[in-house]
Amino acid sequence: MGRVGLSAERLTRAGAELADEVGFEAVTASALARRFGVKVASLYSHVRSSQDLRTRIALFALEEMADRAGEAVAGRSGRDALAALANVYRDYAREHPGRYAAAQLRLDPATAAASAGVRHARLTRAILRGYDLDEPDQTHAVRLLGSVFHGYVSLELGGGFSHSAPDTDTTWARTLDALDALLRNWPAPPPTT
Amino acid sequence: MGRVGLSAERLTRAGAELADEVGFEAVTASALARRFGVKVASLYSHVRSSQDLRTRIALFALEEMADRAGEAVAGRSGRDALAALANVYRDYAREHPGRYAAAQLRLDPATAAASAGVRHARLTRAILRGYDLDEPDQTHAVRLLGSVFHGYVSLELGGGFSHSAPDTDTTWARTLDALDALLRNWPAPPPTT
DNA sequence: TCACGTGCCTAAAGGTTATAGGTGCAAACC
DNA sequence: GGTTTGCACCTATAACCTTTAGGCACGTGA
Repeated sequence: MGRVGLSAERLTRAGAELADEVGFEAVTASALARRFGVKVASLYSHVRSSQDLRTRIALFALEEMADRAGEAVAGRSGRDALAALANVYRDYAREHPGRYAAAQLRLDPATAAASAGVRHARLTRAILRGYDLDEPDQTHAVRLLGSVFHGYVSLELGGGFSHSAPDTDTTWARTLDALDALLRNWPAPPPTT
Repeated sequence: MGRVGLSAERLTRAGAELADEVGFEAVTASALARRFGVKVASLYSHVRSSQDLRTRIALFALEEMADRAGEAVAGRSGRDALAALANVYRDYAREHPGRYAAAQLRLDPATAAASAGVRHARLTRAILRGYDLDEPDQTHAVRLLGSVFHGYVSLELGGGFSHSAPDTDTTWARTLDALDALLRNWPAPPPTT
């Protein structure tokens, strides 16, 4: 029984592929061991637990998305940059649904702070340089953009928009238009009368 | 060994409570049986499978949310109605995180079509009566609102906005302002030059 | 009072996570 | 070249979850 050459990295990558094929929640140590033709216990030399494995896949997906996002945003600004960033998320989710799901895994604060999640936040903030927003509106806008990107992508992926009239590509385009318009014309703080 | 009085409804309700306490993914037939002081196999007289149980909880949560949403929207219009509906989702998610997570369960198309999900869609569309939108922009707007509500709530619930400067209540208020402004001033279809 | 249905039980099989401890290959050291 | 040492993967085991099959007994209706 020669060695297969397991390692945390290989397990993580294979786990990501498996997630895309069978769904993130079906990524188990057992399934992964089967895929490598290896006994389950062998995985535990490279990965501390099933949870540890899932966390590694999540971090991997976050990195991969952040890499794409960084490339997409480079050299663009305004609506162009907005659309580029947004499309990275949407395209990634459609190409790699399992990895996208993994990226939504709840991480403990310390892990999250050390993850590529912060790059995502920075990139979203960078988009806003093309618009005229000061703090704290900038933070509000970052949160709004994050919400729309994540919300739209997960609803579309979950089939929430399917089987209805205007196709989702059109809605997506109009959503980006709407966000662009909103950012160019960000409403002043409420009257508070 | 008296009878405890199990039924699909009681199991569903108890499952919903359990979800709020330990998280939706930790709702298992075993845990539920323990909670009723009953053997696991007994549940299978009332529920077809673990998946069936989870689906029932999801449908229950969708109904409960739709009930609240219907009440909240009744008699309101414009920004008022928008905020009322949005707050139903946010408050429900904070009060009942497990049920909210359950409501995100992916349902097969037939089940989804028969679920309270369609009430949610109708209510969101009703909100738009206060704004001046024709089809297909109305559908685009419905999808955008759904995305923002779901995206914001799940990011906030997942801790995505935590530990940063402006508190999330403020961002939430400003987000609703922004959506209101956007709907009142919905951008025309793109130039397409 | 008896028969019956059904609500919950025991038993059992199969899958997943996790730990403990063993075996053999290969490189390092003398 | 032989010994040592580390590591990759293994077997064994235990606990937990899901699901099915079949049994007992309690309450209800005849």
